[in-house]
Amino acid sequence: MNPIDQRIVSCLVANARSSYAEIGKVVGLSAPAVKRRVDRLLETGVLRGFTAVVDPEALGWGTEAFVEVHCRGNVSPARIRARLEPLPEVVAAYTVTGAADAIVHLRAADIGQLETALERVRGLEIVDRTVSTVVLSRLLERPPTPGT
Amino acid sequence: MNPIDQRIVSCLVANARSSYAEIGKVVGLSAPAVKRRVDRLLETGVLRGFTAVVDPEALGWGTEAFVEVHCRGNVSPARIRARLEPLPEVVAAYTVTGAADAIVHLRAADIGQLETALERVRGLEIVDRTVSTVVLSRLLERPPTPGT
DNA sequence: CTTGAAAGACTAGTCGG
DNA sequence: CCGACTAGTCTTTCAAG
Repeated sequence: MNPIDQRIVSCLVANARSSYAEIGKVVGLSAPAVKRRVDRLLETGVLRGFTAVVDPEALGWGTEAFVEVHCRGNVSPARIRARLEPLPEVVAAYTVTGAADAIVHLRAADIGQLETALERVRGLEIVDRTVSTVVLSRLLERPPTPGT
Repeated sequence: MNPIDQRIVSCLVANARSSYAEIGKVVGLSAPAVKRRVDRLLETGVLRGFTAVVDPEALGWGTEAFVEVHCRGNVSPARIRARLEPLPEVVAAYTVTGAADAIVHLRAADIGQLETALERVRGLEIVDRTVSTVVLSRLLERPPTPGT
């Protein structure tokens, strides 16, 4: 993982469909050299994969919320993960410091579907209570800006 | 935006570097037909682009936090966005319901850098006070699962 | 890492339902 | 309007230097 790898990763974050030759022109390498490095970055797990960025609004997933989850007693992170993973509305989940045990990021089509998802979260046997915060507008959302 | 488009988007979310021919085999279209639909999805904004998914740990961005931002008086979302946008540690930001005006998602190399970023957020003239929640572990993080 | 070559993919143009 | 087909060009990918 040297500076050249970092620049390759930056290129791919900016556009995952750019060709190896294009990346090579930016970083000063030939296309096969770039490919070998990308393959290695995928094998070592630095690059997890390539995905399309979709507009949630356009797909009818315009409503989201952050939910603080407070668990009953002591529950391991692995168990929380196992219970949340089957819910498709769960976009992300984190264990955190503070009063709550976890923060869950939910995304749904509308308020109604969000409520349904929330009820499913609240219905999990490990969950004691939840505190929800509904998102009014997405101000900012950007790729994890690597390398800089 | 019909069921075929949704399946194409699903394919690209799963792997943004798959070829049009591969996608075509899945959805039952020829490669040029798939390309035309992808071009249209890009033009209409349903697809915003293609990006690489990087492991934040591997790049030395292992520490993150969610920060509730409470503003002084009434501040427009646009102004909040304008102040947060220059900070590279800000991965995402949302205006929300509840007591806080916004939730800011920060990502940094370590606790020290996170503290520096937090101080920069707290130093903004629009910010009254903040409530931070540090992430202990990422339980789950997945693409927005379109189409389903 | 680079070069070179063969296989395959991209994409514009054209035609048919 | 949307999809299939074809042909030229570019990309990928392997091997050898």
